[in-house]
Amino acid sequence: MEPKRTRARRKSPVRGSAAGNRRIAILKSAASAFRRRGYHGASVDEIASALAMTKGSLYYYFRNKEDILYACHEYSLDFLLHLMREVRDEPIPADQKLRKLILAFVHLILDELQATALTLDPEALSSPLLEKAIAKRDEFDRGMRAIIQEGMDADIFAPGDPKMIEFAIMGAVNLISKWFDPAGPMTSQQIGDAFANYLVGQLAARPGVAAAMRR
Amino acid sequence: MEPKRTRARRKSPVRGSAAGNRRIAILKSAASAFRRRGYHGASVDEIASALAMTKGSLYYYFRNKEDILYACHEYSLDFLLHLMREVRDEPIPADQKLRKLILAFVHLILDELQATALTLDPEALSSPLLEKAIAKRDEFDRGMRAIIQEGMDADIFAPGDPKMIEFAIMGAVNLISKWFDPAGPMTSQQIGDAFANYLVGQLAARPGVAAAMRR
DNA sequence: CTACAGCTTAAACACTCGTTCAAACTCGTG
DNA sequence: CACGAGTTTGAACGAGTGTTTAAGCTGTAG
Repeated sequence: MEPKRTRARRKSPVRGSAAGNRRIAILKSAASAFRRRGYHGASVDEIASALAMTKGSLYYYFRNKEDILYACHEYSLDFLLHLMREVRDEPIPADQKLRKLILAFVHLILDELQATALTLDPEALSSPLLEKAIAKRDEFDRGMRAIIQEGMDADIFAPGDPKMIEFAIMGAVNLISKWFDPAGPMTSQQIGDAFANYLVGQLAARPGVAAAMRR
Repeated sequence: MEPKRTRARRKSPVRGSAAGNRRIAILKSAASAFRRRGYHGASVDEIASALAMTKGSLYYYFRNKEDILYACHEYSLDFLLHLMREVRDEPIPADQKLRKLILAFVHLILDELQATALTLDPEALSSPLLEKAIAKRDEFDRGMRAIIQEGMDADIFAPGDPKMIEFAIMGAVNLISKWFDPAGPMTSQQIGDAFANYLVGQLAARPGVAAAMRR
């Protein structure tokens, strides 16, 4: 009795792009709610209502609330990792690599999923998912530090502790989502530029190098 | 009947320093829990248990959970505002003012209350308290921007948007609490120095000024 | 039209957690 | 010792919310 649990439990409905879009729409609504109220503060009902659905429907697309949170992280981390792998080996100086990554990060936060690896309470994830998310974030962290180190070795960045500098950059960018107001005077492009200018442009404090010829 | 509600509802027990300490101890425990799990994710029971109390006791010191959160914000914001007022008019160059404030901020986050204005979900506060917290944070923000502007006017900082730079600095420092590990290799002092060096030292990008003669 | 897969719904359940409160405890003072 | 203010407790409650489920809807293929 009982027909063997339908084998694969029902594959997540990513078949037609329609269903995929629905999943993405849920992710965006969830990310927005998580950002505003925090993971525990945002209710599943809230996420669904913003899409004119009932909360029950969400369970057709995701196993549970935690699964939604993980999907948010995976979405943005995969985006960043993809870019990181691309940029890392390009034949351009380290400051330009850093700049590209920061711009993309700001864009991701403001225009795409309003999600970040740090802001969206990853600590709410439990064991198997948490490790996966941390592993991805670690890979990104390592890439960032390698680029910073590369810039220091090439003498286009002032010496310092790459780990601390990376934390500072990630912190600055991650928290943009906390104060950004889409109705405000600045576009995401302008914010990205301003942050990149400050965070990497000024890293080149060595006299006569790079910093001068921007824009 | 009913004796007029004891006049002032029972003043918060700050009388003896013992009671005051208890309040502070609760704040520290709460700040730690809020930082780890978020405001909604941390339970009142959790905050009490860390102090070997029962959750009922907390209601002798605070009206409710939100009141505890507000006290956390007030504590750290008052600390920062006090320092800001002191530093603002000192006869030292802007970069040293900025440096002082950043160092104190890092110290506050790592050694004192593990609380910050941005990280500890201020949005969980409701109307009357939220406005008070925002007003204090705004005053601090304005002070920071004034100092940055001052440095630009004096030509010891490269030109830029003070608002964006201030957001970047606050974001970088605020998020320290998310990754800091007391058992890690760096002391809070070293972290503060590294952040100050990067965040303000690098602001001075004009050739031949300031940047050279640090340390 | 009929059948059926895909999708949505409403209601119900189980559980956690913030808050209240009357009773109990502690300890310095008279 | 007895009193009482200050402090703590444990139990109880009620509201909110994540999750399940069986039934219902919709549109497309036969």
